[in-house]
Amino acid sequence: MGYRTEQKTELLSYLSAHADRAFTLSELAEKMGARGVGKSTVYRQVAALCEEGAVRRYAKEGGRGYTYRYLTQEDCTHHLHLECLSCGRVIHLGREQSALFEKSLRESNEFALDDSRTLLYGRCSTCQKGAH
Amino acid sequence: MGYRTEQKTELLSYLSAHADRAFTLSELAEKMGARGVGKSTVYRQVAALCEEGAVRRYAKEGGRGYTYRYLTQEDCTHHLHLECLSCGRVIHLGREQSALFEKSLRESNEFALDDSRTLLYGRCSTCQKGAH
DNA sequence: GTCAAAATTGAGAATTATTTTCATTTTCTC
DNA sequence: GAGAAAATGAAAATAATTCTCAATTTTGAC
Repeated sequence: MGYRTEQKTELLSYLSAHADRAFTLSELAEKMGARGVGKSTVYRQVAALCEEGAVRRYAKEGGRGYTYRYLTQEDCTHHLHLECLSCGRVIHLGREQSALFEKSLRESNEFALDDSRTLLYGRCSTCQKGAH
Repeated sequence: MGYRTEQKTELLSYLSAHADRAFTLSELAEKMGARGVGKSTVYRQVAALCEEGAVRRYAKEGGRGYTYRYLTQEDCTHHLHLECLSCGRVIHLGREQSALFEKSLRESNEFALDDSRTLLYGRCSTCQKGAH
């Protein structure tokens, strides 16, 4: 359970280079196909990375059709993420601020927020200025 | 563009009676099938209701597979929603509190939160006590 | 009521993302 | 190297959703 293969290396390298955006598996599979990594492998490896916590699965918003988004995690625990609906960029919210949100929800509704499952949607500063 | 039909009436009545939970279209289509409303009609009508704002589409979290969740809207503007990952119940967050969150994100990250697109995931008080 | 136009319906076909299958290839250990 | 375990990928299988189009229903005018 853990052989080093060209395909995994290629995949990890790609993910690490694109950690600032969420992606769908079909997008990624297509990109990786051009680099000699098969579709099944992409789906399987990303699923495994999710288990390990190296990649996180989020529900997709906006757009049509179905599919999840995945986001490479580089020390992404204990804080929330914002995703811009226009450009797709992911912004990491500060830990203190995330904790405040969590605390607020706990006190008001006895609700235990799961920051690893939650993604906040909106528009980033750049896209608010643009004509989107 | 707006003929009254039995199927629409049946659908609206069902949605109104189940406004406290998010649903997937395939679930709903199955339920409505038993009540004499075809699959195509369910998909089409819910899409229309989304346009009108009577139903809101959310990204699904948890579980496997793909598909969105939909939530019947009964005065659901200007506030955020919490969905329990265990029981699926949707909790409406107060307006003031929602506004505080939005303000906080705007000030810290110049991020314009879209509360109609965002769903916060976690565990409700009941499910925290249970053995989930 | 009757009619025609416009909208709606639903059965089934088509799409599309994802998952599974399984024969083949690769990696690791000794 | 040899053999066992793991990984790969092409193609088939699934499953949710969307599309197609002939048949039906609704509405408004008469």
